[in-house]
Amino acid sequence: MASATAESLDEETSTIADRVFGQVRQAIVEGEIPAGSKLSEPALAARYGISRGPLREAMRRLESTNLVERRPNLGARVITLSNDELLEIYVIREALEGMAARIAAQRMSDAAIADLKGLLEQHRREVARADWQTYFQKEGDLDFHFRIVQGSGNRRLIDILCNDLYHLARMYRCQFGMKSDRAADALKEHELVADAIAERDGELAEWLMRRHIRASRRAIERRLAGER
Amino acid sequence: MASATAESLDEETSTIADRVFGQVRQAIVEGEIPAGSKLSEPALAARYGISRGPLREAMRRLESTNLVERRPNLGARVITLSNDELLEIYVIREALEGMAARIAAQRMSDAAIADLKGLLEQHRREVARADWQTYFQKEGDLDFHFRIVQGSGNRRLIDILCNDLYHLARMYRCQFGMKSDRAADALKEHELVADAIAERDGELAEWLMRRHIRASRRAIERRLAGER
DNA sequence: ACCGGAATAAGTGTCGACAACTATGGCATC
DNA sequence: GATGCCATAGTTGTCGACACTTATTCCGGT
Repeated sequence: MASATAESLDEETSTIADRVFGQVRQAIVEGEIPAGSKLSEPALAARYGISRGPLREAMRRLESTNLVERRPNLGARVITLSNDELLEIYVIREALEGMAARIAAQRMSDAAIADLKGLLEQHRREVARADWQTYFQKEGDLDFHFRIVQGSGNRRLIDILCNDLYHLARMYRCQFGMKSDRAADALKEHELVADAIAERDGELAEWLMRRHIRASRRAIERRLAGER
Repeated sequence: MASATAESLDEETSTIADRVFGQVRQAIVEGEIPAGSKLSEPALAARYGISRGPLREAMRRLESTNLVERRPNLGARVITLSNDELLEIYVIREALEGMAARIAAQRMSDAAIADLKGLLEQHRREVARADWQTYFQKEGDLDFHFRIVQGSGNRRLIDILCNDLYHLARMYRCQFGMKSDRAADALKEHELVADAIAERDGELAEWLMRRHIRASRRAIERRLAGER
């Protein structure tokens, strides 16, 4: 539900390769197929009841989305997201979503902005109900970011974030259950961004969004440092 | 030569699909396969002397890099980069390369910075020799951007820019021969960015890089407006 | 002459089988 | 007992053939 991608793969797509691409991606993201595990073509083909041809096409797409690593004649493995790579993603998100917020402040419709504020209202109630675990774990966070990116109207920007980076972020959350204490802070930062967009202040919206993502990255850095 | 990608596909790669992926990509980028043309699987397979299996895998990769559009049961076509999509790419480059310049100012080695300055020195001589066509047409421009991005050390950032966006930029240049009169301006802007990086001023480097790419985008906007 | 529909052709999607390469295990040798 | 080599099994890479969908063409009807 929260994982609304640009394309709609959820239902029955016309080609098997596309459908199984989405299925394997979901299995990887949700941890059903553990990170770092080898992806045997015969095994996967049998699991999804298809031949190796379409499966290999799906693997090629997974390779392009950087969810699996493939080495010729050796096979494919699910990536193991190292700490550095995770932080790299946040750097890119800071740049890209900052720009998205700037443009969204110019281009988002009043109705979309109202919707966005409604979403934040709902999030505020959830946080107040003290079950703020849901805010992060149910990925309401990504929902917010998703709408801003959509609001930019830049198709390629939407594509990069929604089809690549967000899946990696979700994969990370499913692996290490997000027990962040940043829920309240993050919500407040979201509201600031939304306000800037509502006031059509692109410059401020970008600045706030970048600050927000940087803060998330720092929280992760702290957690990673504390774990060892 | 200027098209040094992250992976080295130029030589003989172990798998056919990877090799023909690079070949078709080059053919598309350089205009050998015209934009908007249909890509028939049997025809391409015959042209490269391979079977349709590996070819389809290559097409899947081309689809992921957004160089071809594919619709189920209908086949694949080379994308036709509309004016809007071209401008969208510059927006993303502004965000991403700005961030790259910021990080490069922190992480680039002194030797790499010296190399960068040497490259600009060479470009200055070319521009002075009045054959400044070469500066843009021979893609010295992309060379500069390429080094900055490399200097960021962010692998995913490098991947997005070098394997997706730069090929699209090159494709655009091959289609509409770049007759820009911005060569001198662009070179000066490049030098300012390099100076900021040499002084390890990340904030300034990002600001200058964004301003530079925005100026390039505006030049294209003007050209597009003047053409109709 | 124009329109609609069926037959045909072309192209995409899928499959099973063969070839090439890599990894694992056993055997002989030092 | 350890090491290097060979055989074997398993996996990946590639191919050709078949099924199904889409486009084209030709024919008959109005």
